[in-house]
Amino acid sequence: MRPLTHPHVDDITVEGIMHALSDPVRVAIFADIAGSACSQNCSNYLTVREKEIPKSTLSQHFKALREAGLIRAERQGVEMHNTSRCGEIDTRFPGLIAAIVNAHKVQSSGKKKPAKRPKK
Amino acid sequence: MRPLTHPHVDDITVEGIMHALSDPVRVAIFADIAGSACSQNCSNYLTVREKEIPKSTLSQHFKALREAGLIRAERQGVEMHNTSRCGEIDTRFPGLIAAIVNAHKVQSSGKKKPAKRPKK
DNA sequence: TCCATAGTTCTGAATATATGAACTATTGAA
DNA sequence: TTCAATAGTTCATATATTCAGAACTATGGA
Repeated sequence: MRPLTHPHVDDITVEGIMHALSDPVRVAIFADIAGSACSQNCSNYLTVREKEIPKSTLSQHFKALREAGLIRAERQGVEMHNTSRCGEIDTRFPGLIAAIVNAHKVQSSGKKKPAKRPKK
Repeated sequence: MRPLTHPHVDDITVEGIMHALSDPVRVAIFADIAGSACSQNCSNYLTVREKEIPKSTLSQHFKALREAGLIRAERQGVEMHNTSRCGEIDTRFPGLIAAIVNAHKVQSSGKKKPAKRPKK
């Protein structure tokens, strides 16, 4: 098992970030890790595992987020500890992550379809 | 040739936008169409065609941008007229497009490696 | 009507993604 | 130590997406 790779902040690309966040599952994972206001929260697989995603697939998703430079993973005992790299990314691409996470929130909060137009 | 499809603004998704803009060519096309400050500029294939991308591939890229809701295409005589849908998208996801286009600018302007730090 | 231009659609090859099965690393007991 | 449990990675391969050449379509002249 080779050690986890994390790109240097200067090697993080917009395309890489976009690609990593173009998958609903990864956006959900990342939004969860990044938390509100993009603070450095930690997370584990629990929230997403409930959605019946195979662990090999999840592992790949985490790898994608890691290699895009969006999260940092460190082994803590038997499990993984993931933190967002929002701070670093923000120095290079100011406001980008915040805008994406916010847009994701807007979208998921608007999901419940408005029961037949609430008639003014 | 079926008529071009454009999603309703309410059907535009963050994932769709992310995916469409996860490709360097499409980001370039879109940045070109959206122009500075995300104004409603038009564009044609010229700028990108120079980069020797086959027209079938370009057509697919434009289709991807269209179906993600990022641009609107209208036939004008023999050629296509593309405009950005920034305004519409901004009502749903405020600041998102601006942040992405800006990040793209930051990245492309930072490509020329800074000649050994300009010393203060 | 015929041609040129600008783009779309079709099709097969190349590439990427998803997932079950097998493997690795760490911890904690026996 | 050795063994088992937990958490995750890697491998192999089935499936899906993307790329690009060839053929096709729509429009506007000559």
